[in-house]
Amino acid sequence: MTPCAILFILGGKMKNDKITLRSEDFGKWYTDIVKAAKLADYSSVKGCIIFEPNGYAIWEKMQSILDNMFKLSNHQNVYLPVLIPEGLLKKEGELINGFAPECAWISEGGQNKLEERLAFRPTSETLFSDYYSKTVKTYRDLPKLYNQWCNVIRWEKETRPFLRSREFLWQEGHTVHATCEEAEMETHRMLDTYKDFFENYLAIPVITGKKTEKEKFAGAEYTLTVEALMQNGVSLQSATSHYFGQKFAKAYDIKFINKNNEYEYCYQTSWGSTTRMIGALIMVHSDDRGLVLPPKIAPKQVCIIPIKNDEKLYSICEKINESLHSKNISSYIDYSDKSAGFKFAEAEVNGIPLRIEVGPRDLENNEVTIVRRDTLEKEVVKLNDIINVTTQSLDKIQNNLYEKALKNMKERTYEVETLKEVEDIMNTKPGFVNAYWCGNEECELKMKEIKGTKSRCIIESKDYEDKKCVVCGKDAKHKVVWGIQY
RNA sequence: CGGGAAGUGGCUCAACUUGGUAGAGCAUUCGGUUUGGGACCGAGAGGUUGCAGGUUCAAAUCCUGUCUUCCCGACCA
Repeated sequence: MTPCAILFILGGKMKNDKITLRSEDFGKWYTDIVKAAKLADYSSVKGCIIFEPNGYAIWEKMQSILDNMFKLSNHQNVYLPVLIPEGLLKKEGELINGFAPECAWISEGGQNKLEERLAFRPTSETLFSDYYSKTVKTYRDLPKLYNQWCNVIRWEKETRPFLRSREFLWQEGHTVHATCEEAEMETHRMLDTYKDFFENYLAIPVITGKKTEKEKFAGAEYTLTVEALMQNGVSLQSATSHYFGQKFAKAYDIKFINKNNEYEYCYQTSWGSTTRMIGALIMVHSDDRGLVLPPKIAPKQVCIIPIKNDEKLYSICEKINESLHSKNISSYIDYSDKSAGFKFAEAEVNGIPLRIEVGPRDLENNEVTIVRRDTLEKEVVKLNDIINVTTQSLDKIQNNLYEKALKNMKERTYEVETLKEVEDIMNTKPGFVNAYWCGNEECELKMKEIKGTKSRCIIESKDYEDKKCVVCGKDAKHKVVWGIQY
């Protein structure tokens, strides 16, 4: 790198909202990005954040894409209440055991103490099950494929914007089926939907697999998970899909008459993804200058910047803006009377994938300058070519971000045979560690003793036949991915 | 919930050790000159120091409690 380039980069750093370098303090860098890109702000209640316009717009974009995917697979949206009576919540023992420590309770209404406490939903399996028990009568009523977009509350001890807040926004799908085969298919189908969304829209490569008994959702037969790797090598559980079998059906008495005219408990699933995905987006793609967004998820894909406040430049900008809109590219013009440099920097901090600089110098030759956010590469483009170059560049950015993230994940994925190797990796350059496991919880706990290490998922693999557990050396039963828990 | 750090105009910080009634830069507002990598000049507005209590003639400063944030663990999306 030339001295000039170094000066250029230092010069581009935020003057006021200084962003900590990733290499210095990854956690601080993360919250700096959240603030600098105006995604969220803290509120007066611990762990409850204010979703600012830039952050909420990303969530809206995620919602619209996912919602469309769900509807294409015949799901319907519903909305159930935010409050759950204590008795209803406690009907299924495992679920309440799992969620009791983080439930928020309402014990008063107006001036009066309530006879029965109400929980603010931490998740809605119980409400859906109660509803299904009333509405499902015959196999002809099945399946029911419902989803709801809502908020939930979990009284977390340690909180972090988007990654772990006490209130968060999510989508929870709850389906009920006549056969276990169909329900299991649904569980896998939704996992694949999430994987598709992460890889093709968020540009985040993921691994998928089954959670261990210890890590599965309270009350599930099994939990499938989408796990992503952040730039610093920690892993983030990013979406989950659960198979319940008949557990909730039995606890909440959801019976239907099957084709043989017999009563049968039905089979259920649930699956969810949350505003945590915004956190994943930040930690996977962003850099020391601020947010970096994949074009397919960026609420605004192109920022058009007039270099001077000048009517002539404005009218060119407007023409460009209109032609981009006509091609379904979301763009906007920065009309503020800030200096050009300020506008460039702001577009960068906010993660706008592409910016088009429109200044008098370029216009003499009927040109504009187009700059990519991911690589900061500048390209001088003829006015006639703007649409083509923009379309192509957006594609390139989307692909480049995915490839970069995939490279990081590959570089940080290890095959190991001993516990010592795991420890060395986690302490030096953490990532996904593939290791064989006998299936005993003691060995899982032993592995967990290594600084922050936790099993991510069991990956489908049949090659463990002659392999040994990395912890105890006994015959392996599973291949498991381990990682550092965020 | 354990261990550590910090809360002072919107932001970053100073004043705290040695109590004497809050100051700077940036942002903001107005006027003007500017605009190709976070512009400049001039004028103005904005805080009683997270909150509560205590000590004192007097508290940003000392003491106690509490809340919030950040980092490291445990727990969890």
